[in-house]
Amino acid sequence: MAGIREAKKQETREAISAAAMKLFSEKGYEQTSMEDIAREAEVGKATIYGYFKNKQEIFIAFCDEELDRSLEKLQLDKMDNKPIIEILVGYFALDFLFFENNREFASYFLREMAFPHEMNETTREHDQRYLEILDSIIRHAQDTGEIDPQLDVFMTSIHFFSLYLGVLVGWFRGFVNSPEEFEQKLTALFLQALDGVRP
Amino acid sequence: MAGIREAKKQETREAISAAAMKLFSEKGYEQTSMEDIAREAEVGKATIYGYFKNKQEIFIAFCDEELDRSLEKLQLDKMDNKPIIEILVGYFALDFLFFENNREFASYFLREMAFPHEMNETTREHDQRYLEILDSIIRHAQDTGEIDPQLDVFMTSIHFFSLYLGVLVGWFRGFVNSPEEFEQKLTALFLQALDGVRP
DNA sequence: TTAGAAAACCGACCGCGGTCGGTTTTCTAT
DNA sequence: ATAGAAAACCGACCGCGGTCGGTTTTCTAA
Repeated sequence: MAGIREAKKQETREAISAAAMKLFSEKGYEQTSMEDIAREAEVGKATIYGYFKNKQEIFIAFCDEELDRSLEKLQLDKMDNKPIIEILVGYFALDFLFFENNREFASYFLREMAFPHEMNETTREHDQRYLEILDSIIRHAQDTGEIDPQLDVFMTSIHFFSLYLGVLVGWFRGFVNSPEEFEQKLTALFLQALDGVRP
Repeated sequence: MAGIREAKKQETREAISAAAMKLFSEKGYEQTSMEDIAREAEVGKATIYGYFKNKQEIFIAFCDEELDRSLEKLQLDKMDNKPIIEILVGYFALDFLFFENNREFASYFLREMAFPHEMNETTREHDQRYLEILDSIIRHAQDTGEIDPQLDVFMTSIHFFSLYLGVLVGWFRGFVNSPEEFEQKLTALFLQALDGVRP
């Protein structure tokens, strides 16, 4: 049982993926046609659809990988005894880095992730991954006494995540123009969230 | 100077708009083709592009109108001496109502508004309108002493707006399933924002 | 009233994403 | 070794959004 089939399958998938990324990076998402990808991958156009549901999914898969790679850097030094605000900002800054480096892609990716036409497994996994990490950060801060232990962890996660989302929206608007400004704005909002906005 | 031209122009625009809305409502956005719209409006397909830049814009125009109509209800009784949280929730609830009633449309609209591929005039106007109202609400709350007058008004507006956005995202996820739940979740987050999340 | 400019209009066409039906390659069981 | 089932593969094709070039309608000014 050599598994020629499995091997070729993997190879083809890899070829398609690689071709897509090469072309997306070179010419942008819109300017790359499925036929372009097929040609570059030396594969029939219809073959691609045996591996990916549609054009967008090829691209989402790429973003996912990149983000995973980005976020691997975190994890370990997370539970430092840094103040929560630094942990949170560091976390989101890492996420943001990818968007900053791939401006054109960011809007496609965020659109699909924030307002999916339908909830599929990929999106749900994404949610899960985000929320787990936020969850653990919030719990940790509750342990160290930085955040009220009475508060619902989920709602608090959502709170900080929403602020991140808001800054991203601002970034698209041009209200935020550099990683520094991003961190600064995010920090300001997080401080508001921590201390409240009452007098 | 009868202005036959102007009159016909207006008429045609109206016909296209009406046809589009009728069909969008009946068959959904994706299922309505430009040719369908042209036929319904008794107009050549290419004519549509003299009035709207593309399919999406026809639809955005419709959403804008609807939202305007929705928000007109507000304005007047805004400066009541209700607590700020009620004013804010009331404001966003009105906005949300449209999305709730037009679930399929909401994702298209929000995608374009939150993460536009390019900033055009329409989007900027939209931003403006939102921010002006929020701005005035926040200022009012600063006057009544509900919100710290030291705080930057813009950043505080963004804060509340972000939380609204977060709940909308949750709605798409199925974490929020009714107007009641929407108001409840939004209120919870706003309370966190007002009081802070520290112990 | 009329020439000709400008605006509005339109059907034929293009390129793209995605599918269909059929062919080739690999696996499996005898 | 081989039949035939299953999986992988593919070019031709479809429907759609959007554009092009040319035609018709309206306006303007002499």
